[in-house]
Amino acid sequence: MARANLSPAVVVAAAAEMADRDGFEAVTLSALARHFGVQTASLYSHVRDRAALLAGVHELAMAELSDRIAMATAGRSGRDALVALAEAQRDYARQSPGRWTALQRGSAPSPASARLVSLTWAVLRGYHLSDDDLVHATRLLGATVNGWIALEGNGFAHRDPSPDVSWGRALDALDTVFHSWSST
Amino acid sequence: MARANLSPAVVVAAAAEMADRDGFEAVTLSALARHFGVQTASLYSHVRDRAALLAGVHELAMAELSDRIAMATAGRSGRDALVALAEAQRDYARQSPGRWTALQRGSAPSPASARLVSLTWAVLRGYHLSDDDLVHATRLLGATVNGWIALEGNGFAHRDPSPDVSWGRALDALDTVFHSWSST
DNA sequence: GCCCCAAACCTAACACCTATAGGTTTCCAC
DNA sequence: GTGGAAACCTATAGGTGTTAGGTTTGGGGC
Repeated sequence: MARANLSPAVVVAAAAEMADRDGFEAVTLSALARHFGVQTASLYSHVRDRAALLAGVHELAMAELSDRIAMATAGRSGRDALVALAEAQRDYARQSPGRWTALQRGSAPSPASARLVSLTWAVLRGYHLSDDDLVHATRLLGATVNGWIALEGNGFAHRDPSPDVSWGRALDALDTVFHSWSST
Repeated sequence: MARANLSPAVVVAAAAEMADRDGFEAVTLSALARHFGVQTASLYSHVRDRAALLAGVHELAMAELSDRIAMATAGRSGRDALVALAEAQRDYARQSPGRWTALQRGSAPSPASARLVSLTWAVLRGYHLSDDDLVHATRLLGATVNGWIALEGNGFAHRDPSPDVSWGRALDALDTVFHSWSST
């Protein structure tokens, strides 16, 4: 029984790849075991249980996403930063649908999720919001972007105008709202 | 073997109740069979497979929700109608979390989902939007409300200001945006 | 190289799930 | 009472997650 040289990180990474390739629901301990050529029970040396595996995928995805957002928003402010933040999330969801679903299904606090909140606050900094309005804005922005991505994933009815245009209008709307909330 | 007097509607209704009581993931054909005191295989006389069962729950929930929204928005216009539409959905999600999850997980077109779109359009009628903007607004409203409910379900960080206040501010923002898009 | 030990693997078993095929029972119409 | 369809059951197959205990591997110390 040669060793497959597994580790928690290797198992979680493979689960994330599998989620994107085969869909979130296809990620099972059994499927991963087949992928690595070991018995299902062997994976318990590396992950406590299925929930811990999925939490690992969530954490990996959150780290990747916050990196993506940091890159996209660096050097931008105001509306440009807002658009970059939103686009980064939409792009990530499209390119990594399985990882995105893992993010939606889990909610563990992590350094990366705190980082995401900080990045959001940084983007909103350009609007000079009061402390309270900053929280309102963070919630509204998160809700709108996440809700959009979820609805879009289900496929907006295929009608004009194109969802890309609607998306642009939605972001413009958010920009306008945050400006109107500005305390300066 | 006395008959349990099952029918597709009875099975789907029990699944919906079970989803709200025990959680969406707890709804299995096995669990339903135990609930009715029959063997699991017997349920296949009434539902084609698990997916069809969950589609039934989705359809039932969509019908209930659109009824709720119709009642809540009747006789209201403008901002009041908008708030009523949004509140009806948020209330429904809170009172019937399992049903709500069934709605998020499925996307089958049905008479009730078409009705929901019509109700949304009726609510937005008060804003006198162009045809294109009506679609943009429908998408933005759906995304914001659904995204909010999803994030709230995961539990906004427990901090001031309260999520209820943020919710009110979010609806105000939507109202303002739709007014600004008005073609009259 | 040998020995020891911990970790990584396997086997066996169990409980649970979905779904099919074929058999049995119930109920209703005639 | 009879016939037939539908509702039920049994048996089975294939799949999932998990635990307990056994076996093998690899690395460190001597």
